[in-house]
Amino acid sequence: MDKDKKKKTIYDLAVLAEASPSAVSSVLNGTWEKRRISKKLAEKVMKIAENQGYNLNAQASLLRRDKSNIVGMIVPKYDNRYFGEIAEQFEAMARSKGMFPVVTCTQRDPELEFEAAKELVGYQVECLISTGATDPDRIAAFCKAAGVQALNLDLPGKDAPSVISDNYAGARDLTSLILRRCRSDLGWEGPLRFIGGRLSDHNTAARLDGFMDAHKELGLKVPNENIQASGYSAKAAWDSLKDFRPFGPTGIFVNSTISLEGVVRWHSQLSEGTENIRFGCFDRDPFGKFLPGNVGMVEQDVLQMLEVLFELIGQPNLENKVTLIPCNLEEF
Amino acid sequence: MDKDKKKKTIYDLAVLAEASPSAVSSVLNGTWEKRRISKKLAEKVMKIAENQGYNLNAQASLLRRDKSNIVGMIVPKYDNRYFGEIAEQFEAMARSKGMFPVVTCTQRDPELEFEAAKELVGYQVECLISTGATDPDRIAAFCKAAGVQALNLDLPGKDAPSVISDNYAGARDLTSLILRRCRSDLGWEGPLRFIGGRLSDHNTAARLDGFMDAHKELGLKVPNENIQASGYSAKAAWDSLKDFRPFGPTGIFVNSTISLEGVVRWHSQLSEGTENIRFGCFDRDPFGKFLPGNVGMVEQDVLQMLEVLFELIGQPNLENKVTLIPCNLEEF
DNA sequence: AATGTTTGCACAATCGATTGAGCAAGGTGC
DNA sequence: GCACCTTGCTCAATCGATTGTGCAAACATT
Repeated sequence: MDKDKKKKTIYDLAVLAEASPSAVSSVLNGTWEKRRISKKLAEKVMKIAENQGYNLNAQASLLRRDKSNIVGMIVPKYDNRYFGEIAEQFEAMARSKGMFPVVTCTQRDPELEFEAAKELVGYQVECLISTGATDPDRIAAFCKAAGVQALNLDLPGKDAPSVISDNYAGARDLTSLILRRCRSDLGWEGPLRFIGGRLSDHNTAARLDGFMDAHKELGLKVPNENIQASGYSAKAAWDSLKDFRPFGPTGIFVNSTISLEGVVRWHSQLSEGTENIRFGCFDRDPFGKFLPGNVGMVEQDVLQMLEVLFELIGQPNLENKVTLIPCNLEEF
Repeated sequence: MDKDKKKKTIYDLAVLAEASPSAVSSVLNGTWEKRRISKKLAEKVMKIAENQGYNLNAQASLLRRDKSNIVGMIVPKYDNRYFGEIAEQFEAMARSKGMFPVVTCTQRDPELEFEAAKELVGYQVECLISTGATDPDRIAAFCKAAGVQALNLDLPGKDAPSVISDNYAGARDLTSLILRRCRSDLGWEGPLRFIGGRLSDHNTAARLDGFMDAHKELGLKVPNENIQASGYSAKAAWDSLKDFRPFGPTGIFVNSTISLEGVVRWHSQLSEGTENIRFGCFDRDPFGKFLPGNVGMVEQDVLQMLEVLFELIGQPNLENKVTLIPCNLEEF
């Protein structure tokens, strides 16, 4: 059975079944009724395949077929629940629709993003989803040249349809919540600080708009130095705050759970006044709720985003428009 | 250039370069010097390939070659930092070694684990790594029949080499720490409760051994009802505790960050006595440090595990032994 | 000039599965 | 008994790249 290490092929099975390779192939890929193979032979072949531990060579099969059913996705990181859930749900949904998902993690590195995209196209993906990509348009252009559908998730692009969260509204609502809680809990009116992210990034820019508008609604001005979108790491957030010793009450809008790690570190190291600080975070983490001072988190609706995304997969001639998915704000 | 949607092949390039497909192939895969193709032709072909946006068809290439350089990994979930880091680091290390990583997430579903493993073998992976798999031996047997190397990570198996954390020592040390802190912070001696995981799971069993031995060292008996390894979800942990209203001081050994979510929820909902509770968790989360009552977390040494793992990849005739990697205990 | 060597490439088989076309045997209708 | 259909398969081309073999031309050697 497994005497020799080589994989069984349909030719091996054909010999054993005393049938032709094409008959074996059609039995194994389920087209045997269409091809008028007798039930008797089909069962014989299937039994032999089972006994021999036959496994389809996907490379050979895909080479010949026109549809691959492979859907590719690139993701920046697995270091937060948001991208983790995206990857997990994407795989589950793809499988439930009979597709084969391939997800690869590109570390927020633009070159790696592009290289990985090329590799996935080489694997004949039918659709390539760029999640949170630095330069989605470069990937979209490459896909277009190769005749592969491109879609953007989380961060939008001009050259492919995009499905993203409504960052503006989510941030505006979160800002309003933090301001309200600052007033009710601390008797303090604002303005808040904005920590984390990068202004060149579409989502951070949209969130900052929401942040500013929520202040405007209350007639509040935000001084420039309150905006500290200095990057995506915990350390960057910590660096932004490390010399800040609040006189009295303070509120902070935290732009990601990674930034939150830095903020909480700063908060926990303050010698005094920690009870006079309120913050909220864009993106959710199950432990966030238990962090002292945290008044709420924005949960992006991953399921809904992916549902919309999967409706686009396989559709020809789509407009390159951006679909906004509302977020859920959880108050603590 | 990209007028028609079809992908360019080496045959298209051959026509444009007025050369043979085999010459084009060897230029593009770097064997042209070995095959005595002139530098002049090589440069011409490379330029044309660039202009035409040529991309290798991996299926065709792999079908013909003997080595695929693909390494596959199955992972249960992306909902915690541990598996997230494993996936991310695995991909990064594989790439740095010139391999192509394919990671797929199997939701702790034994059937899906096996199906995904078969699919990856169908994609001609050279090595398949089962991470935290429910039934690694079934996968190993399948791999063996197909002549594919199998390795286990995080959870051991009998039929393939395994690289796992030293769960026993990690748990023993964590238990000792919690007991020590219960004594110093609360003046209480134990015994602790053990929450989360499943006793049928090797790692939980090993951790429970460590937990028991740490108690034994101090001459402490642990009553059976203190062991509540009732599953891997936050809800299961919460269910274990929800009717528990501690009289006075209490300490808890939490068996995973997912279980910790449930424990913290219970803790935060107690009406009184929360300051008399200490706990520690096997596995690390960056927010764990800031949770009130948390005295320490065990960090599994993902980097070291993967380094050992990568040394095994490609080695023939390995013993099916288990390599234990020490954990790092962080005290808060 | 005859022979040997090197250079530079092309030819054709091959990997394993898929699929349109075709064909022999058996059955049906008149 | 002949024409026609159905059944149940087989044949052979094909997908795109790789690779062992072969061969003509250029060059070198004696």
